[in-house]
Amino acid sequence: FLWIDPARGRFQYNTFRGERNYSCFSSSDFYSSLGLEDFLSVGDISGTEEDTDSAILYGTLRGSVVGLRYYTGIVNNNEMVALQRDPNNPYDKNAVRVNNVNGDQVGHIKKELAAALAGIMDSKLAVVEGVVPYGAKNVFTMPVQMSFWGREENREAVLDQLKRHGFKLSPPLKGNRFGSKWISGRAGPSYSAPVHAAVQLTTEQLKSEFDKLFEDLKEDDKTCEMEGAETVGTLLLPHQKQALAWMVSRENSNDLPPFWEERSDFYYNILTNFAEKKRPENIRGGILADDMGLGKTLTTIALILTNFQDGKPLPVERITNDKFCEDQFEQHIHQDFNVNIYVYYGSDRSKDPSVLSEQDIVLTTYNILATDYGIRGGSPLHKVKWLRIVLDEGHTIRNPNAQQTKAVLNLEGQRRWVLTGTPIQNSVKDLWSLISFLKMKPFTDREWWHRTIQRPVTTGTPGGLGRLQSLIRSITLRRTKTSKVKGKPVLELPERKVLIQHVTLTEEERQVYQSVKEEGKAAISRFFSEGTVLAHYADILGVLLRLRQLCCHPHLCVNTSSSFSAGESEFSLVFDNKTPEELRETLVKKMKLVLSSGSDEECAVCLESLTVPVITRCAHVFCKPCIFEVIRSEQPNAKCPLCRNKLRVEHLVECPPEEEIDSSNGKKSDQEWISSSKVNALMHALIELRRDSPNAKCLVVSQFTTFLSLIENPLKESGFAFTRLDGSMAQKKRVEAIQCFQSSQAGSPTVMLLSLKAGGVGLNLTAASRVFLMDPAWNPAAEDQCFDRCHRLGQKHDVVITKFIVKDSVEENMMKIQNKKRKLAAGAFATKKPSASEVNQTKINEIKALIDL
DNA sequence: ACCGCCGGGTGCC
DNA sequence: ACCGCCGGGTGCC
Repeated sequence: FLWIDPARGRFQYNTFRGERNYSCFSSSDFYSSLGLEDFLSVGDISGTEEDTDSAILYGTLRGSVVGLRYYTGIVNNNEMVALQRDPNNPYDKNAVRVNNVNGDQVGHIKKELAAALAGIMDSKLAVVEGVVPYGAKNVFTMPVQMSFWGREENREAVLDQLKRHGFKLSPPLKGNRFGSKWISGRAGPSYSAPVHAAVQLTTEQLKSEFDKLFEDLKEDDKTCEMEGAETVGTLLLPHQKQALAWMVSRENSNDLPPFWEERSDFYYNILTNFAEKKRPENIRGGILADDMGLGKTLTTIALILTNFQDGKPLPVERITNDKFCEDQFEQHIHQDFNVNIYVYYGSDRSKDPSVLSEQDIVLTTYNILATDYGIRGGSPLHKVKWLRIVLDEGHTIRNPNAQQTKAVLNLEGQRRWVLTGTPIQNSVKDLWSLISFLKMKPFTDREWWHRTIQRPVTTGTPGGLGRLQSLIRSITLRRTKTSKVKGKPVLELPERKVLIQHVTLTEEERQVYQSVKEEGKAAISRFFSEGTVLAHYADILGVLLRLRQLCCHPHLCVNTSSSFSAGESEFSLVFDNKTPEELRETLVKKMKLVLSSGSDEECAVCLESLTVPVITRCAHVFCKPCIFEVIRSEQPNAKCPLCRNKLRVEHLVECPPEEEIDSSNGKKSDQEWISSSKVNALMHALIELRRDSPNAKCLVVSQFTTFLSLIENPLKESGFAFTRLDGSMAQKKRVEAIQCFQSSQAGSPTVMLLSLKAGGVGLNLTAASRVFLMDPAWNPAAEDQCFDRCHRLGQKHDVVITKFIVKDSVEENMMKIQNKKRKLAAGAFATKKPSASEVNQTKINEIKALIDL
């Protein structure tokens, strides 16, 4: 089995000493430490993907497919076909191939028509789709009905190009004449004679429609229960037994995949009208989409142990663990099971596939998977045929252009599972990667997914949503925290309260804060007047970071502010009077600032954690493969996705192998300990809490690990027993810290210092019933996720969360933006992705709001 | 006839 | 392809 998890912390054995460890220190960490990650998550800005969602139908055209007798690909009447440019054809550089749904070539578009299409297709002015209305049995040529899709602003150009070759589009006909003419009566491609925007569902409608997918839990195949194998060693809850039964039945089932029918002597796909003799393989897996905290990981471990072969369990020795262990992989499997587990992670990972093949379970991360995918000689992970592949937090692969997604899609293994609490994050589009991973024919090819599911749903074509529903229903099990099993909620959680505790800075703190603020504000105003805001984005984030740090404790920004007031040098990259070596050093320095600010975030191209960070000359950090792809696809005039400055491969600077990035950030033992208003507020609350309920445990959460280190001082002074968990800790230490904190023994720690994004969503800290959030995150979801680490299955008490917010500061402004974001998120499903310029405008507005401009 | 017409050879891009 | 197109054979009625 291969188990892939995004949370490197979860099984991270190496430390970063002596090597680069991007999981601990990525530039996204930096953005996230600023709490502005969503600023940077600007969607598909790589520019490689046609914006298929805003495409409209220009019209249709009848043409012919020729040369049928030279090819083996066959089609049915009404079957969809793909038109593919064939620019290297020796006889005609305009050639356009016609392929059936399976990808087999059927023929070519007749040359006169191909001459007209070539330019349109190459310049991506329109997407051309085909359906063969009749004549499927023809020997030499057959007709093809083509639909032209593109953005409104390209319509004229397309019509013009066609006209110049003597073709004219027929208007997009509304059903009748068209339909009756070439769609025979059967359940056919009502989408290939598209009626654009018939009934456009509102966002709200779509969302509520979609939620209905999972309401019906009475389906038989999802309510049977099954006991886990003895070796599971933990009692499963009823809903977990249901999930186990469902997963086992999916792995062992021989049903046809959705949308396939058996007809006399062949198998028929009712969406594309494609048929073949070979039985399409069943999807031996699916999506387990239970809400966070319902025990997806535990259930999947139960599956691994219970359904090894022919429904028999994995032959391993019985384990001896009687404590109820929730969800965490290493807590669960590592200590308790006598199975071979290989953690494929760290620089000493074996590149020998046979080493991997010997294991029962191999654990790895998306980052490792993606990094290895590109290596010379191939990734060992991709050379093994796995029995089962599990994508934990599987929505990680939502972006089809990301290296991680590509690496995942190319893994081989029969049983394939996606675990995710949020299968649909923003839109139907997010689903494609998951569906494709499940190897569901014909959706592994994005064109068929788009034509048969995505477009019908987003344009509101009647029946489209129904299609999506039946697809999802057949491969997904989802229960929410409020779902019921046998009339009882699967999860009965105590209450959760969030309090805002305002903090006023002392006179002295205020002075420092104001001076840094004025200085930063002046610089940012200058960027506004120069129109270089986006070019100085990293610097602006730096200013905001300092302000946020000052709200916490004056010592936090000592290191980062060294060159801040030194004048131009930090804010503008003046190239003219710098040697290449000096320039390189400046960029490396910037990247290190970016890489060293603790916690974790994303590359703005792939929206995933950074694999191999590189910095551009305009000082933006991306994954190396991502930015290379941008440059390749936009050549020769590639522009930075964040600021639109020119990009050149030879200007990219990689992070040099590092001594130790973080060395200076720790405790300053030589520096005398002083407190701060926020620390005082925390200590006051902690001492009060200890007096009133001595056994209560609490989490003290910050995005700044240095801040956590500072807080250790007063905790010691006041005699608190505490422990600590942050992203830089070795795995062993982490497990120790967690177990120690979760223990109910007398004298066990009552306080845990926790970095906001430490651990994956699986992190279980239910011993705590109080949370003190020391600094706000810009993205409220990150906070919520953190709160859920104690407000989850196993929590016995009401949970009280206190957020410390400094009055009249950037923190208050962040709260306002948080609220806006919350409202947006509430109605965000399936809304159109904002354009790059909209995103930039939002960024600019938010910068203004944050620094009172 | 530097045409028309006939009928055989032939056939994607 | 039971087509179109090509190019050689042919030539009043």
